[in-house]
Amino acid sequence: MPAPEAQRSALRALRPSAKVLPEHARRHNRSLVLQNLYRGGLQSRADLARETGLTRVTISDLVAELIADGLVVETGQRDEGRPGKPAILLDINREGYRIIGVDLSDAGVFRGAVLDIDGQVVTRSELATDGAEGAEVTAILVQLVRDLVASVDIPILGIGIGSPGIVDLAGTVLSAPNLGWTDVALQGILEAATDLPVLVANDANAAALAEHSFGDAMGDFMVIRVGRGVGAGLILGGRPVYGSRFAAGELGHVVVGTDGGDLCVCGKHGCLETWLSVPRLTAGLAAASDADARDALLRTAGERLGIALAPVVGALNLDEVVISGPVELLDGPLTQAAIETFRARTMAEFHGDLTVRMSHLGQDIVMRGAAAMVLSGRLGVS
Amino acid sequence: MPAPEAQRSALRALRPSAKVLPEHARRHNRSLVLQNLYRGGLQSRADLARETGLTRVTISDLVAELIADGLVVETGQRDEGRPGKPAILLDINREGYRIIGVDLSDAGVFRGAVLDIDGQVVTRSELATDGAEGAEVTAILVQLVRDLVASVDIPILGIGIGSPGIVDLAGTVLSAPNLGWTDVALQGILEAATDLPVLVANDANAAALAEHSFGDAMGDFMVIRVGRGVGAGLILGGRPVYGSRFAAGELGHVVVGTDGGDLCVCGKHGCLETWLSVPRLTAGLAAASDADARDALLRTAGERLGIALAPVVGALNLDEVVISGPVELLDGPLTQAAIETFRARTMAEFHGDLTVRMSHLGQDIVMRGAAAMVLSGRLGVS
DNA sequence: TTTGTTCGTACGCTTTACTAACAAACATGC
DNA sequence: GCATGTTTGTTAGTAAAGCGTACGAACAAA
Repeated sequence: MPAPEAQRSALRALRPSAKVLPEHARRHNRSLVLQNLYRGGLQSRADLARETGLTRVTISDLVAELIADGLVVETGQRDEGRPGKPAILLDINREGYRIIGVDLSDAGVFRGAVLDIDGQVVTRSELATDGAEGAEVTAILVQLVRDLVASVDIPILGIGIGSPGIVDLAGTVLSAPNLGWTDVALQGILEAATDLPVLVANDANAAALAEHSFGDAMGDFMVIRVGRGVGAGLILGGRPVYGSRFAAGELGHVVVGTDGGDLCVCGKHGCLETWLSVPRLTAGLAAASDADARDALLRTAGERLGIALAPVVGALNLDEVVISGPVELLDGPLTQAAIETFRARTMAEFHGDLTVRMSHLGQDIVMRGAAAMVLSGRLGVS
Repeated sequence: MPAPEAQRSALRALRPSAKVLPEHARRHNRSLVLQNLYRGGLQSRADLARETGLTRVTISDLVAELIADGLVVETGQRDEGRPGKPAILLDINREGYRIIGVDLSDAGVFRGAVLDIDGQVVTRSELATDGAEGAEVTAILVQLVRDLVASVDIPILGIGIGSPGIVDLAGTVLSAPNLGWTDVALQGILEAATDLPVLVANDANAAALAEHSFGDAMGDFMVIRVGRGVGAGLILGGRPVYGSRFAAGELGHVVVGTDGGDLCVCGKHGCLETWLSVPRLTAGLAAASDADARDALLRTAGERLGIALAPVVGALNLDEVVISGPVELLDGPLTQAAIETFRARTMAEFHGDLTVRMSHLGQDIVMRGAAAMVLSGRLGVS
């Protein structure tokens, strides 16, 4: 484990804004064109020029470059009854590339998929981990990724991994207790194994990116993931928040409320996880005597989530809170109680239009977030 | 008041990253040079080239431009016993410009100052508001700013205003109940009155910028301002956080704990302000029977602050929490209790090196933050 | 057929930062 | 004292990026 001092200096090195060369501007504008095509679908060069503010000449130049790289294709003429020369429609080469996305956050299984440029799952693949840890489980991941890569016969844009635990910006898992990982340089390992670009992030951060890219969330929001533990991914102003030690969103072991609570594995009482984790909820529901008791249990969990969220939403003035996890547990009384509690504890004036809801992305949220990481990292598309 | 829909679209317009031209890169590099000179003090062109990674040629060109603009001056040769041609030392023209900073957050008085480029107060000026509201109090501010501008006989870089309430990015105070302001376009009003660049921000945000620029805080941190109310300014990754409705940091009316609490002016029970605002604390201390009771009161307030902060610090993985306000109330038992409470309620593993402390900037924090806004907005220096 | 419109491209220009080369000014070693 | 090496800052020329202008191509409408 690197000394804290080393981590700090690594962070410092990140801060001082570096020089900007014309070629960086070029890369930015290139991504801008891709972003517009990605979002807007079929557009002509002239459309792109109007949209981006760049001239038609510059757009033509950029598009030529993108076509040469195989990222953009011409898809025929627009057949409208408009005067003037008909436009040549462009689109991202959506069937020309694939993305590999992997979700390591499930208990006992690594779930991977081949996705298309739009983030839709093409094929899936799983590999059981059987409680393996450390190097052993790393080998299982390498195997899963190798199999996925081998199953695709068109170019792969990159590989995205959503891992539990703390992940730094260089793609090293600093700590993931459930997998027995400490300072595992996943990015380097997988790039060496596949010779493809690899991006690694925390699973909750990946989920937040998925909501941003493929879901309905936008602006400033937060995704709460409820599973074995509780974690959050934050996006502010369209950018992910990582935190000073890459541990942003680690909410599971924050104590909630001022009235005690169950003992947590971490030694404290009343951590958010003691109320809200899937194992605790399912155990509680199984022990409950009747429907009313089950309802009360879920409502209590939702209230605790609301209590924990209130200061965060207040401090950040969030637009939206999205909850991700088992629908049968979270949707219904739990989410409803969270909304009510939350509204009762914050200033409605500042967030009258705050929405709290379940994610629509279901089980694939982390894999699709991993794909979004690749799109963002490789194409500048988000 | 603009419709919520208008606000939303204003935000959206901000999001889509715009085109980047070479001239923008130039401006960035120009700021980079200024930033280095501002921080590092006396440096030669060759030093700047080594530091920024730009060539000596480019640096010479940029420096020539900055000297022509009067922002940089040559301050003589370096007299070291080194071989080679002696270096010509450069520095920001620290005595060539002044900044006006104004703090509107005090009760009953607007406090302004002329500051130098280093954020040191040169002269001060105050104007009582005598409980005035709306247009009347706006006129008082214009008067104060005009007087300050008239009192300076060297060029003024700009005017910074730290205002209570909600302030948008265009310098309009959307809402400031204490001053009776709703949608007051301060930036426009003051620019028209003085013909100088004006920057307006929330007082807590300004305080956070002051800590970033002139204090010891860096990286990801939060400044809690305790005064008539309670507010926070957040800086993540070196950038201020504004929130989706520019209301980030409005923590005063978040309910803390799960055990009731006093009735707040907002109608809820147990808001952070009911425990922590200066009026409440002084009233409580006056009513306390002995030293132990006073100590307990302050400790309770600190505990509540810790309870409210725990989820925020956990979610954002902050480096540092800085408290700003009356030292005699906040320093001591209150801060100590906040630290202890906070540590007891969060995961030490992720923030073993979190520091919670009083600000060293004292009463001038908002005015100096306002100056920092000008430095950042006009020179790109932060 | 003529006119007007829209699209995409060719050409030349400006801005920006780079590389290469050089003169100035100093310390050091003989 | 004088050649040598070092460091600094500048000059000259080059490559990249985007702009403005102008132009041909392709279409609709009169």
